[in-house]
Amino acid sequence: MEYSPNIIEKHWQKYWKENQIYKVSNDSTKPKYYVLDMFPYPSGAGLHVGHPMGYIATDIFTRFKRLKGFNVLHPMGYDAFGLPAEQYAIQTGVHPAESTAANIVGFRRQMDNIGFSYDWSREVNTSDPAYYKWTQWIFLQLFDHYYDTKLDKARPLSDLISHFETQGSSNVTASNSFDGSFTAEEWTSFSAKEKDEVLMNYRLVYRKVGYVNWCEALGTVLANDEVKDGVSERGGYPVMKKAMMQWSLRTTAYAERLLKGLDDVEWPESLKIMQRNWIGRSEGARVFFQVKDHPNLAIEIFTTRPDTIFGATFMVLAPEHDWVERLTTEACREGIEQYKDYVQSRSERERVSEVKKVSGAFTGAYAIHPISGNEIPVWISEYVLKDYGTGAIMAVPSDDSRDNAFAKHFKLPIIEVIDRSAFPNATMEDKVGHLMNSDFLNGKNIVEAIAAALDYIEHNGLGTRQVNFRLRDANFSRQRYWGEPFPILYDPEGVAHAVDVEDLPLELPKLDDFKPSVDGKAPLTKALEWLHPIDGWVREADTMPGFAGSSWYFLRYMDPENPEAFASKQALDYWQDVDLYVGGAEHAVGHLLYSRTWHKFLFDIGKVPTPEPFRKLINQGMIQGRSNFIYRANDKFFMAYLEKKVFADLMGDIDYVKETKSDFESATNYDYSIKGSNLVIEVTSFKQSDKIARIREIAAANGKRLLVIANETISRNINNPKHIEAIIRENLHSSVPFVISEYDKEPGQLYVSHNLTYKYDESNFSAINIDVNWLENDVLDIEKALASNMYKNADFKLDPNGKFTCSWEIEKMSKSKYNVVNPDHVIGEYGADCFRMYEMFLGPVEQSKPWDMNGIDGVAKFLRRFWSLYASPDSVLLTNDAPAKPELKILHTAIKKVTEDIEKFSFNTSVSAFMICVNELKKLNCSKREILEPLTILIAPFAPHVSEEIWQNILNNEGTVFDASFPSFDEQYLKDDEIDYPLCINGKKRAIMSFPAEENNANIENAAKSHPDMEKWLEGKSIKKVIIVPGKMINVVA
RNA sequence: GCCGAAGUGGCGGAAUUGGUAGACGCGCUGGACUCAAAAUCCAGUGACAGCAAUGUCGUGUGGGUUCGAUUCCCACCUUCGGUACCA
Repeated sequence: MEYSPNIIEKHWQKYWKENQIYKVSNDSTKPKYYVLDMFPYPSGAGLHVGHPMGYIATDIFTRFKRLKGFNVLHPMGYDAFGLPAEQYAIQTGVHPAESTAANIVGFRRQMDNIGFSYDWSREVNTSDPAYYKWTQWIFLQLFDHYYDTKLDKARPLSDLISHFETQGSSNVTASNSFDGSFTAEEWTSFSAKEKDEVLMNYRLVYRKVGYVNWCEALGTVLANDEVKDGVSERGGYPVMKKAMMQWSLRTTAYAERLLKGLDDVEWPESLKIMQRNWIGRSEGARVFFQVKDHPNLAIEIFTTRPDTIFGATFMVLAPEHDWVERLTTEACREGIEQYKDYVQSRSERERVSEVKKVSGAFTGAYAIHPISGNEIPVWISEYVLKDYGTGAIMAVPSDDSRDNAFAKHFKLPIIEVIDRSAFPNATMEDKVGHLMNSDFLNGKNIVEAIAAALDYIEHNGLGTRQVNFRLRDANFSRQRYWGEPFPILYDPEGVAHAVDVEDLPLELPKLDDFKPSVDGKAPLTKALEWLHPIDGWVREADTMPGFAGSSWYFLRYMDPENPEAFASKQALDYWQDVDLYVGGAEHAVGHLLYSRTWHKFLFDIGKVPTPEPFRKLINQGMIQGRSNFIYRANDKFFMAYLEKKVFADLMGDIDYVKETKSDFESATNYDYSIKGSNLVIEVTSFKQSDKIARIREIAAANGKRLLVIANETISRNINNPKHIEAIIRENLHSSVPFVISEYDKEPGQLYVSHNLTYKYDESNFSAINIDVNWLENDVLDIEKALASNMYKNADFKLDPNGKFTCSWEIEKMSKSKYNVVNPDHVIGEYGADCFRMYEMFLGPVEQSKPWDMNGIDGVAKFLRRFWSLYASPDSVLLTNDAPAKPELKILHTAIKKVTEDIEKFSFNTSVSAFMICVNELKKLNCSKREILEPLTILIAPFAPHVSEEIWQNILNNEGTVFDASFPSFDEQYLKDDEIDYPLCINGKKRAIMSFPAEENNANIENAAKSHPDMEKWLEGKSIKKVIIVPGKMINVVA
């Protein structure tokens, strides 16, 4: 029996499908286990070999858990709303739903090819109205709730309204953005519009002014991704910040719980740190600074260093701060306006990261220092952001590096307030030293001073203690078509009303033109009938962001078809939460924070049973591309070649002069003249006819005969420099005034291999990405290249061994770099089992690594060897003989290693363990059923197809191998009688000594000391002590 | 800039809690089988010196702790991810 992966893999994929082997029930007596992959955006490019790495790992884990007796949920679906489909629609007119559906078909086909154990009956698609109905439903719940900071949970907005009706705004404990107060009577007398405006400051989704990247020239709002260096990526047009009314998600309400919840989940510490830093909890004080000549204005700042308040010599507001307008004096207005124009052109990233660039403008206003009473100037600068803290800071140039740079640049005073003389290496931001120049704080250390300053500030009514978060409320509006429509209607007053839950889903209207409308308004404003369902009323025309649908999809998998709820209580109670979540670290603070927020909200309103969605999480690395390069010869190369290969190697008998040319002359003078002859030579492309004509005139004027050697001639004769020699010799002493060498009418470029670039100056070549699918072991298959459009006329200069070798580099896997490898191709050649195992064999799942086909033959060879234990080409080899002790040891070593490796997600080492196991069994020619049957189950999670084939057709078992149970190892087979100890002298290994496993330390020490070579190793020193680590090593210290 | 991760032979990587650095695989070299090729099998393969035994060096760089450091500590360099509208 031959091992034919392509036949058996298709066969068993069909069998699994027909017998619904991977269908998962919500009703089982087995313990549950939920394994989840971060779901993909179905891009038009399809899956490349990087995508399935995590999926293969979870598939292995899923099958392993199943073999261990769990009811395992392992679903897959599509994050199907997104910008690429919309851009494609704008370019081609193809509706995003259409292109997305087509892309999903492609993804699905590619995934099926790999043999995953997904329960496809649970597939979800965020752009399906039956799905986004529930995204909209959750949005409406958020809209109808506020966050009670005392109970620390979300509560219905109606509770808050009752409170307003009885007590007004006093005693409200809620996350809010409300600025002001009102009584119960005032509340009752408010108009609907006024009430709506107040409530917006409390809802968990609410409207506020946000800033977008506005590109006037393109007439559209751009994603940060589409902006490069302050201009649009497409077209390079200027991009400005533009204020727009936007929906926001009040993530800050959950900041504290998002932080605390991290203690309860099993995530990589680095990821928790990233989330903690992103949330950025800091304790400090809000302090009010009165403004001179503005009795009703007090600038609110937040500081984590109230101890340095005496060092505050100026204030800085964000240029967008509401009060900049009012504070600016006439004399300063022009400067402020100019500066604001400049800031509008700057991205937030640039503003924060370009720390060396100092800029700002003076408003003309002065604030009163709340303690010293000094007047300090109020400036604006881009390094203060509107959404961070209060959008205003007290600047302490002695203890903050950006304030310091600002003060130095604008020659503002600096008062040292921390004496760091006891800590000579301390930097400005280190919290060490004692206070000085600070009135009542003098002499205190920083911790004492912070406490004292806080007390003072509170007692004197200058401000209050406050906990602040770096985390900001998430912008929830997109001026796009391809996203969930908001189920919101505005009445003629502009009051936002929720669409009735019975009317969900609110479907996207059909559109033909997906471009944004005037002023960057969302494309949906063009769907007039949809937009105005009732006279005078208007729908929200923005759509939700990508993270809306992806913030709760893992819940839908539990009960994907339910029309009554996003998932039934029964399903939620059974599956609870995700036990293992695998995905890229690029989602560390985006998706993972948003889904935790949504989940906590759903927990608060009693819809999910757990406060955290993802119990354990593993970050997978990215698969990088491995690009190959060929080198295109440029004009300089042909001259270099002529000098080296023809003049130097073959024509030592003649003298030539290389005409020196300035750049200006290069087009008007020939390259070489030959001494003792009136011949001059020009090397150039025959296509440069103007240039040749000019040089011909010059040569004639100088009384010279001109020989033009076409680049194309050299290119075609690159391995035959004698041909070029012959051309020159033929013309040396003739009388023909002008000769041009023969050339092909349809010449191509000359490309040289990497090896050749060593022999010439690198400026003779440009490196070009070449399709990696045309190479094997970095050797280019010339036939494949010549068969392509791009290289059909190309000349390739081969190495002396007849090969064309390319250089390589690790880059991002992308179409433009021609380094994308499609899993289908790999599977076509090697089979899915081999592909799966090779992806795992490449390295640890958590690490990023380059895709490189060079090692896959080893895995293919392994699978053939594995198969050859069971069957030869003409017969089954299996025997029922009793296994010998060494065979059992080999098997149980593998079981132990593989089990431990799977549990810690170390699949590359388990593949190695399989290789070792098979190599050793092969050496013993072991074909015993008692060894090979457990081995089949052991390898089944990794190579499901070949295992199923062996299980059913060679081992002749009934039913799928995935209903078997995973073998367990027996320690008794693993024990060694003898242990080899390395003998080290001062930590350096010198010899190996063998001892019985149970040997005592004294005997080992004596044996070591009396080693015949000991004297030589000691080099005259005496033994100080001997360290023996039982079972590990012996170290003699001299 | 800030936050996080990674750096070990020609290449991907291994090394359990601080204990034999380079498992396993690719590639390369030599050999067997074959008319030949493919496939398969055997041996070798970190660098340097040496016929060899063996010795010296060696885990991004520089320091430190330790009997012993790829592993722990300090400083730095390079690459990758994120940086709030790519997903």
